[in-house]
Amino acid sequence: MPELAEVEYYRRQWDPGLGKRVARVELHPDTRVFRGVDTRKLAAAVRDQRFGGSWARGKQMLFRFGKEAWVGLHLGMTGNLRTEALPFTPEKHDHFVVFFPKVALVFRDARQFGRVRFDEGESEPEWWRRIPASPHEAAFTKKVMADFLARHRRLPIKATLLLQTGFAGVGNWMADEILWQAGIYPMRLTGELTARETAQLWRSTRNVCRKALETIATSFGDPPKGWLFHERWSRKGVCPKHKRVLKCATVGGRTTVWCPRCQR
DNA sequence: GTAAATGTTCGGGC
DNA sequence: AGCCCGAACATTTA
Repeated sequence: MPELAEVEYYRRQWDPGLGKRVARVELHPDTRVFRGVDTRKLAAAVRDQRFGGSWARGKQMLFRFGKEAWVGLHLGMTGNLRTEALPFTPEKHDHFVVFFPKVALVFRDARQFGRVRFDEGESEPEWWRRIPASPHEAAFTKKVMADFLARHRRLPIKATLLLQTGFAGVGNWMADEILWQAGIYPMRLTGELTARETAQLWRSTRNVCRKALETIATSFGDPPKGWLFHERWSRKGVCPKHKRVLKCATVGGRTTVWCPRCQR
């Protein structure tokens, strides 16, 4: 489920624990979400610490406990975060639960494509610092985007939009939305976009990211009326502009929906 | 029973 | 070395 705006929404779902002291941690150590992590160390480092802050960058989240415990979360395909009142008993897919005196913060992920990271140190972990600016931020300039496109000239543009090293936070539905709003055919090779299309792509990318954050990040509301979003889930969807039946195919390994009239 | 699902990561080929 | 593709990961839902 989670792309840029949904990730920001879920990050906020743990806010009720901010400033409070952790009582204990419950986790499922043998699940895939903890790959590469020493879960005993993680649980011990977080226990008794104060939940000091949280951040989101692209599809990654970072949570700080005490002075030097950092927990990173990625929601994968099916992850989500929520707060539960006590008493609370974790269910089958609640792989990571942080208990406070009155609430529990829960990370659930049925498919386990998500991931929990753990780092210790005074400053933010290295992997976090390497995440590039998301399209809604000022640092995502047209030049930054164009330079990134130039490094992936043989990829279909749809696949390029999915690369987190250049479009941090953009996922499958956002990529389709961006290309539809920009009027660009998803199979077009990245290196074949004209200067005009590149400029339009940049505008649409920023627009989709910003509007998605406005509508989804605080209330999990629907994206604006008239967006492809509302049509792309059902086979039988039509273009919001003139009702042509949408096309559907696999591009860059993912289901891709587009309007054959608007996007060539 | 089968296919598909809002995401990464790895290995192999070029 | 860098780029690109396809398979793999684990589970639920249509």
